[in-house]
Amino acid sequence: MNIGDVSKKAGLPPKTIRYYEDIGLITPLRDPNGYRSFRDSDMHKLAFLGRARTLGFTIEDCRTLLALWDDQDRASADVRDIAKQHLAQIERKISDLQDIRDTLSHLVRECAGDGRPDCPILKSLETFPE
Amino acid sequence: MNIGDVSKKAGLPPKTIRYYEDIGLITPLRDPNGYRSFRDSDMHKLAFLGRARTLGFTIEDCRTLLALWDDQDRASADVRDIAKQHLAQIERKISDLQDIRDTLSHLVRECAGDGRPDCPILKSLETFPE
DNA sequence: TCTTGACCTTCCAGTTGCTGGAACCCCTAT
DNA sequence: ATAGGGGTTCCAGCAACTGGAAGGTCAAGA
Repeated sequence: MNIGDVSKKAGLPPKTIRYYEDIGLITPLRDPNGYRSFRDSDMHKLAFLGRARTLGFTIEDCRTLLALWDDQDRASADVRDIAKQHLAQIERKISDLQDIRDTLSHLVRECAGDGRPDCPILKSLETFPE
Repeated sequence: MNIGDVSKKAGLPPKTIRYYEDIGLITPLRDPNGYRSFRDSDMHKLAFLGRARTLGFTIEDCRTLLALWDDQDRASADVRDIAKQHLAQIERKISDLQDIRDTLSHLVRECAGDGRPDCPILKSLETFPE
């Protein structure tokens, strides 16, 4: 399979796939003409990567997960640890964003949003909290 | 005021403040020795920037907001629009993260997390959803 | 057979918002 | 005189790609 087909199947842009090769996440074969030739196992890895990335794992997480995936003797606890750490990060991010949303929606509600120059949003941005 | 004092007051690292000057968000004066000399208005802008950035506005948003801030004739609707757009983005991000969290916490719950190699997390990462 | 167009290749640069480090100047106190 | 704690510039790098240029390859149609 050429990169175009793989790209469609995996839902990743060709550029991204080449980048993943650059940083050593996959190592597709090469045809005599220089084109990359993807095996099923490469396709598998790319699907794995695509999914892990949409779940927000970093590339380094992915590298570790791929290694564990390849390792028949891995302990599921290793994978679970990575996933749990990642989960904790996500929880933190969500609550940060919720705080921001609350502040901001409060400001938007307070703002008349008309032609008058008086704007509570800008006013509140002038000062740091606490 | 020198950069160190401003840094403390605004809660921004000196590097960040220099960077903000580089990209034209502020234009402090210079002392004869070459040191930056910050006026109250610079300090104000930096506080504004710090607050807007903690609220997750992009630098380009900040640039626009600063311009509106400087403009006595601005319409509060302009500011409100930016804030509302930003709010919508945040809402989207939150719900994306919540989806991810749900998927991931489901996976973590399913995973035995012991020494056995069988791991539902890796298994589920193999395939794309839908 | 030639050409067109869609592929593919590499490499270099840019994105966002800083951050680290090197090499150097300045000012005050001892 | 020197030690320290400021300050300055510039260059490089982070994550995870993305865009573009310049060129090689291949299958199909006139």
